[in-house]
Amino acid sequence: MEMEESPTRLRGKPSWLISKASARAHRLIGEAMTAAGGRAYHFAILAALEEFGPDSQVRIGQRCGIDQSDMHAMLNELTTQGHVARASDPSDRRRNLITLTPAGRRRLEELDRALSKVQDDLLNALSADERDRLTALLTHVLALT
Amino acid sequence: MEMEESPTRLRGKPSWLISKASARAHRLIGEAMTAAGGRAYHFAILAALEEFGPDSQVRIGQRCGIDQSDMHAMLNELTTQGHVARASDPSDRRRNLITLTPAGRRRLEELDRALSKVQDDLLNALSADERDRLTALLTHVLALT
DNA sequence: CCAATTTCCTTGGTCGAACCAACCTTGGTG
DNA sequence: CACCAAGGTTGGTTCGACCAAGGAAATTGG
Repeated sequence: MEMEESPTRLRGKPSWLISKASARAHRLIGEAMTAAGGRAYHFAILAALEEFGPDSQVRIGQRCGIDQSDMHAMLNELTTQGHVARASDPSDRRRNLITLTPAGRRRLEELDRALSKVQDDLLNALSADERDRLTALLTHVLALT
Repeated sequence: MEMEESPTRLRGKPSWLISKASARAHRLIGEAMTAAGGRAYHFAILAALEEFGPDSQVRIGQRCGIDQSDMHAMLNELTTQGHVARASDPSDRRRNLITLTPAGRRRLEELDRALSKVQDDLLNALSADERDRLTALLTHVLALT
């Protein structure tokens, strides 16, 4: 991982910087999540349920940017862990209504703490102000309102 | 890719924003590179050769953050394309001295143009100033000098 | 009220990037 | 000379991101 001086042309491409930063984040998250016995996707799903309430699999997936088939696998894990309940919606029997369990709510806080630590680690070279600016710029790039 | 309103907890995690931005960049680069019949790795390797001159496979890999075994495959592609020459270094016969060919130099410019366009596409929501600030912040995060 | 279409979930894949381990040849060192 | 380190090659694994087909249930339109 030692990065000898990298080519100027490369360092000048934001896409390369983003990709490298993402790789670093991915590795840190991987370590934190295996330590916690979870996944980043779990956090995303639990967060969506907490904020928006019970919902169908597709809508949760749209909110978090997770594919339907991946949602399926993630919800299998979360239900066997008891963090989420999957019941077919009586008002539309195509849907599975996913609800957050009390254990899931606690799990969310647990994963949130772990991931917040990862942010500190990832961005330890930046001041609080710079972190805010980076967050704002990336939010703008992704056009999230 | 339609992103319905995403959970606040998620949007607040820079690692998530970086990962999503990286996914977008990755897709755009994929399109641009298949159109050009190349890869992002090719660009990185050619850029390293142009800036630092002929070198061994490992050192190029260290500069670009590419694994040895991946370097092997990439150099196979680049040599059959005639963009790079691989010759065993007479002064150390363990090494392969990789050199940039004239065609490789032209190829570098070609890929640079394609990737510069990708940056424009990826960051079209940002002003030139904001792009510079984002680049500076990410460079700082990655501790590149 | 029936037919066609759409939605949601499930299943079973593919693909590429990142990474790892073992091995061989060659170079350097005690 | 014996031993270890470095460069390269080969052959893998893993994981996230994605795609396609199909079944069940709802909706729409004639």
